[in-house]
Amino acid sequence: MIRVRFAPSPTGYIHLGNVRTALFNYLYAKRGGGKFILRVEDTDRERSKPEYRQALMEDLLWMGLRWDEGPEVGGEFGPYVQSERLAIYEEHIARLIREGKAYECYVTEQETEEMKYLAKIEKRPPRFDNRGRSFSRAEIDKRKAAGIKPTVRFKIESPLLTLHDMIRGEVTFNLDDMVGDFVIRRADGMPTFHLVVCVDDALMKITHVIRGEDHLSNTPKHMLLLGAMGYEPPAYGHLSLINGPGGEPLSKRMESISIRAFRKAGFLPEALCNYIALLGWSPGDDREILTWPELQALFDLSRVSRSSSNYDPEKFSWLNGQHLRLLSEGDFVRRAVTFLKPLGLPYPDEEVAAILPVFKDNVEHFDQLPERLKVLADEFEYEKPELWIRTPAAKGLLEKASALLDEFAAERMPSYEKFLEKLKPLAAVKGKDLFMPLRVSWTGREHGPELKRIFPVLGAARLKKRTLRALALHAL
RNA sequence: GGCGCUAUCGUCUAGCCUGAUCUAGGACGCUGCCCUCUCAAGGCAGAAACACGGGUUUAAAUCCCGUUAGCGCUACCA
Repeated sequence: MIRVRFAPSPTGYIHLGNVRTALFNYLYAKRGGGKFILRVEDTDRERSKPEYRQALMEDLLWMGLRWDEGPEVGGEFGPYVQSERLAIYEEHIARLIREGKAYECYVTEQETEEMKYLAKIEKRPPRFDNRGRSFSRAEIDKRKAAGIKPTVRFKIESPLLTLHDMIRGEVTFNLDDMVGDFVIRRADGMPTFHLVVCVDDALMKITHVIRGEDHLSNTPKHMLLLGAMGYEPPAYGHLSLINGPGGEPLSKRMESISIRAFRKAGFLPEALCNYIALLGWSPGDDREILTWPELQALFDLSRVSRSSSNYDPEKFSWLNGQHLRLLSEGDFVRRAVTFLKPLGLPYPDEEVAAILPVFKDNVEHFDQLPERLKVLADEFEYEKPELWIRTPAAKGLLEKASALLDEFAAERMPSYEKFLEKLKPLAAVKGKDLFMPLRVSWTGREHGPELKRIFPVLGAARLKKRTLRALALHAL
């Protein structure tokens, strides 16, 4: 049974990069009939915030990534929030110390900082020299008396390691080139990421760890730690990182790439999933517009790319538009209304619902809707009235149109074609000179949706009013 | 600095493992044309890439080595 996990730290709103890791885990698990587990890594007391934890769950749910085990839903191997698992970690740390695989280290943070600084100016690798391992009893007592609280460090005994990465293949490390004994419990008593991630992956019976490439170099530490605790390491797969449009690394501080921002801008979650999946994965053929079921059926870790990619807002916007086209008219209206509701626009619901289908095939995201919905407003400024309305020809045309509209007043969905059929013989103008005065007097703008489509929705009575309003310009 | 990962159009990518089918395919964006009352949308066309240098081979985008560049790790962040 495949068990994967997504383990974010609640130190900010989750973004594209985080959620792609979550998506790939989810897809990998679901294809193999496995379980997707959510675990909250909040061992960083300073930066973790409960509101971020809440937000992260909301965002994940909005994306359609439901976890089988985790906060809220529970599960066999809980709790799933690390700050509630401190006793478990403490037990493991105590055992490692008892077995001589870790030790209390009385070297202060300031001392290690100095060591690093010295190494830097002497151009040596800034690696902890494990001095705390061999402190004498007297030295330790002296430091204790001085009020120094120890960290706990894990002893690196066998530094040569080979990792069989699911995405990158074989990667070998020599930890001696990289780090010294590393901290698994801070002086304040909190366990570190390296410790908790190993304990939890083992206890939660995680079989496959799919995470960002930023953890690739940490993996040998984790394999060692797992081994020391008597656990079998999971299979690892390291995903390349996503960068911003200019190639800059993504950061939790970048508002524009947070899932919340996309939600607010009116993007579709299935489009986001589709786009994000394409960043570092492809189905192997030319298909790009993939529905959620297609994604689930097609996803395959072996087709995941090893090189990093840049987020391209334009392509995402385009793809979202494609997903909008895929929606049925009813779904489009429902979802658009859900988006529009909180905005409190001053139009009656029925009118909004009636006009919305007009825009379905030519917007890319819901954010563009409020602007388009302005056709529902009866009061507006005219664009270039001197050109399209305040001319003798336009005056004649609009007067004819106004009179003609009365004939359609009784119809619920009047036909624009029939209207034109009757207007054309009466009009002295054609082409642009015919349509633009109508367009501008009815909507105020030179550009906008097809008149054919707005005509039946707005209705003859209302258009008559707008026509008269335009005609009134001549009286001024 | 050390260690690791990566390298195909501006961007996302297919092709690489299993060398010849690559005159390198698709998509976004860009340009032009068509459709059209306008703007979009849509359709068609075009410009645009194998980072560099060495090997191996009859043959290299594809295999090997090196260089360069980008990124990651090198924390009492995760």
